Amino acid sequence: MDAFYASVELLRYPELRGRPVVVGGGQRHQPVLQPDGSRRFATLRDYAGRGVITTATYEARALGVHSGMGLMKAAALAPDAMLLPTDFDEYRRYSRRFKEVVAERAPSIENRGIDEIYIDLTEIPGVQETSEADPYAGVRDLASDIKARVRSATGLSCSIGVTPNKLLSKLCSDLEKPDGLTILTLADIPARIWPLPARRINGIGPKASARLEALGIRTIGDLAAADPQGLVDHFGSNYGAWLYEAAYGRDDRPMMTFSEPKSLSRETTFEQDLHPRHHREALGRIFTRLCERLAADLKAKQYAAKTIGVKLRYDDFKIVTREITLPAHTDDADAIRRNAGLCLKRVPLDRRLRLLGVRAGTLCKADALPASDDRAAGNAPRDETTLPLFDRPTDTPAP
DNA sequence: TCTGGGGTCCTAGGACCC
DNA sequence: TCTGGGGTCCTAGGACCC
Repeated sequence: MDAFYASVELLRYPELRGRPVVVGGGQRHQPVLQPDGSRRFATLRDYAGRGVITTATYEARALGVHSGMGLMKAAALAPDAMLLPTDFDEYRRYSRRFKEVVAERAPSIENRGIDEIYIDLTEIPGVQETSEADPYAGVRDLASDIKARVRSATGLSCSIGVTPNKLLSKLCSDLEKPDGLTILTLADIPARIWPLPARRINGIGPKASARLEALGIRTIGDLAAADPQGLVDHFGSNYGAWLYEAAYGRDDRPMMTFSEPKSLSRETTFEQDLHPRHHREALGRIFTRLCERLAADLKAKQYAAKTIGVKLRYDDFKIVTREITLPAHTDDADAIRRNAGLCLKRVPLDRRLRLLGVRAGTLCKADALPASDDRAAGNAPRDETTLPLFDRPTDTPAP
């Protein structure tokens, strides 16, 4: 989907269409209805805090702001850009809607988050049809139809890349954004893919692209021309070999139409850095709240976790994590808080904290658990919750 | 003007087991 | 006298993605 969050907001506030708009940064900046019926919006100039841009309209991007950028920094570049708070519930509704209409034409769908999917078009009737003028007439019509359905169901535009595999489709869906439709075969790779920066490949991030650059490898073509053994020497056998294959557009990953979550987490960045001793009470409240929300998430999704972990970001941005594996799965807020507390005790608490997070890992579906599993990890009745960790009532036989 | 929140996957060392 | 080979689980950190 094109500039998804911002585009959804423009459906609500059409008067902002054509203007630079960014979405991000907490709930403090709700538009206010004026006596004359118009709405008053916050601008980036008004913003103070630690938020980042989650999505910027193309008009805002033209001013140099982009997702991930701190709002304070963005305000320096585009002080008059409109600022809207994020509304994930609304974006999830639109996400569901666009995926539903795609599924009407092409049921094999792999989710890639709220605003992206892979679609397998291989088996769709008519997809192989050709015409004199266009050898890809069949698939072009199909992709156009999918775009039209998405637009009519949601009012939103999307961009599609039609290629032999997921790697190339992800790359190509970006080539003609917004509202793009790009069809590409392996034969097109030298002309259309090799001139692109290596960084455009999904899986080559800031670190890898900087290291490639240091080796004189800037474009995907440079990567394709590189010595594969040299790549393996520099990046390891796995990643090095993958880099080389990716440069030729080779990718045999299958569609994953279903997947179980591996972990759930909750984290928060404080408005001001908090010191573990000086702000002990505030941190304790935040910590408990995170554990409660995580437990609620687990219950809502009907999962239980066997590992509980914490994440801290210090004022210098260094991150530490600690985790503990439980004797049995749990979705209980008290048990999560207790075990996360044990993790915290293993972390240096000598400087201010910027972020605190709690994570539940090694998940399993709650209904797949043996009934006894509930108990041991701490989902105990109230009168047992004061027992020391991992302790059990004396009448319970040890395993 | 310091940089969100929610995820996945990979690596690597150590414990422990057969 | 100097020490196997393979497997799994646990933990911490880091790169990357949406």
